[in-house]
Amino acid sequence: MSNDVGTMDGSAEGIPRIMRRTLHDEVLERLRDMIIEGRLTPGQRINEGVVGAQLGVSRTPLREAIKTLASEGLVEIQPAKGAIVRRFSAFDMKNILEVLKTLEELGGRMACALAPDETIAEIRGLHDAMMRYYASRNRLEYFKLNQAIHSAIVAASGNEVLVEMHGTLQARIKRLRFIGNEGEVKWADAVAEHEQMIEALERRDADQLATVIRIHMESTRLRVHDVL
Amino acid sequence: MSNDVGTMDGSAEGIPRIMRRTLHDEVLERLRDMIIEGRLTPGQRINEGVVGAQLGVSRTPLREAIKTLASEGLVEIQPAKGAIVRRFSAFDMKNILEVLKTLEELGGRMACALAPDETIAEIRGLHDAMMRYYASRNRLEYFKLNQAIHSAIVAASGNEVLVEMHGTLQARIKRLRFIGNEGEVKWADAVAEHEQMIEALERRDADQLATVIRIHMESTRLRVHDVL
DNA sequence: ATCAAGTATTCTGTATGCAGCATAATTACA
DNA sequence: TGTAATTATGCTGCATACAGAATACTTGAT
Repeated sequence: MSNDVGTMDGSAEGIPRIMRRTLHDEVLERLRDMIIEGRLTPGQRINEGVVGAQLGVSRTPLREAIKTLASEGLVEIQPAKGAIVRRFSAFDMKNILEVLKTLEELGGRMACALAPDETIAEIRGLHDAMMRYYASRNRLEYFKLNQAIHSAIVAASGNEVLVEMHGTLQARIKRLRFIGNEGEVKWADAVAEHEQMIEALERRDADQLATVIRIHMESTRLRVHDVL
Repeated sequence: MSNDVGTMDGSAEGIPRIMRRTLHDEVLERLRDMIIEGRLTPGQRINEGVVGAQLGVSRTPLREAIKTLASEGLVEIQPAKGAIVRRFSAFDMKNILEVLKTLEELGGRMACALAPDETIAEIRGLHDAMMRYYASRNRLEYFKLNQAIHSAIVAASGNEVLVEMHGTLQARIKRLRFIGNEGEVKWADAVAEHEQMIEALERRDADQLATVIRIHMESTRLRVHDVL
């Protein structure tokens, strides 16, 4: 009565059933990637004909995906003119990071309070893997794990809504964050902060973790600031 | 360079230019209202043909609007089956209010710190108007102003991103909140809490405001809980 | 009478077509 | 030669058409 999804479908424990994927879902992911990878640059117009042809899809599912992207704040729709990839100002960045900071702080505190040891161990695993990529200066893989760790901490809170909100905001600044981490010194700083985060989490020291996250987000803002 | 919107358009100070409205925008609002007003109940399937006919619109803009609603979390899309109005469990409510609490707390603190006196006065105006509706037991208008006050406080933070996130979450529980406020006692409690909020805001007592908001959100959770 | 299989119908997902707006191109004129 | 007006092109917004899936219905057998 509460939710009939998942009651009578044949999916056993943990085994995800074959997800029927629609075109607009597929397109949505591709577009997100294109924006994050910089193949669609801020301010650039998304020509439905062109992009549709590139992806081998008609305009209909493409338009639906664009609507979703607009709702996520990654693109801006100007009626009768088209959709353009959203450009974020320094002010926007500040606002986003302010909220992101608050959300991660909440996530971190909750994770300290009620995440199972196993989950924390997994996050430590991600961190160690990330450090190996740092040692070999593999920026792309480092970056991916970096994002994954932040997401994992928030996910460890057990609050799906928090995860969702955090995810959309993180997506907005993903690209800038990637660019912003260039430079050896900045990178080293970020790594040091991450080290502290993991340690606080393992000690389940919520206040300490929150503090480190605050610092980390603030320095992220500075790292990203000159990239605009 | 930051944002070219608003630089060369012919809109004078404060005078909003004629907004071209697209059908899917219009439909989007209407659907939101239908959900909040309970004309579309949780679990109910949205038949594109039927609803499209009701609104006098073809399926295309309707589908686009539904995609946006799904992104906002008000609707769930099951491929090849259709969209259903999302049903929130008590656990969902808890999660939503947890995040909402955090966001409003942040908004409140920022508002105390940097909202102009004038803005705070306007919020006081909303509050007083709300109290008049309470005195005359006009539940609908009371409710609208209640929501408006929460939004206004967050808006007074000056953080657009915060406003946006708050808005989407608020939309999810709008209906439940409306139903939950039935009963004289609960209502009186909510009013008392609001009174304290306004006073704290006027004193720019950020800590106090945050505390009251925490309490208010917690009692909101209780008020809403039995409605499921 | 109950259940299974097969058929029919309804609805979603996607493609295409058309009208209207926005912008680019072209021409006329100073 | 520069600018204004006009035409032309391109693209978006919306509607419709079609194919495939899901559900409802019917029929037959046990």
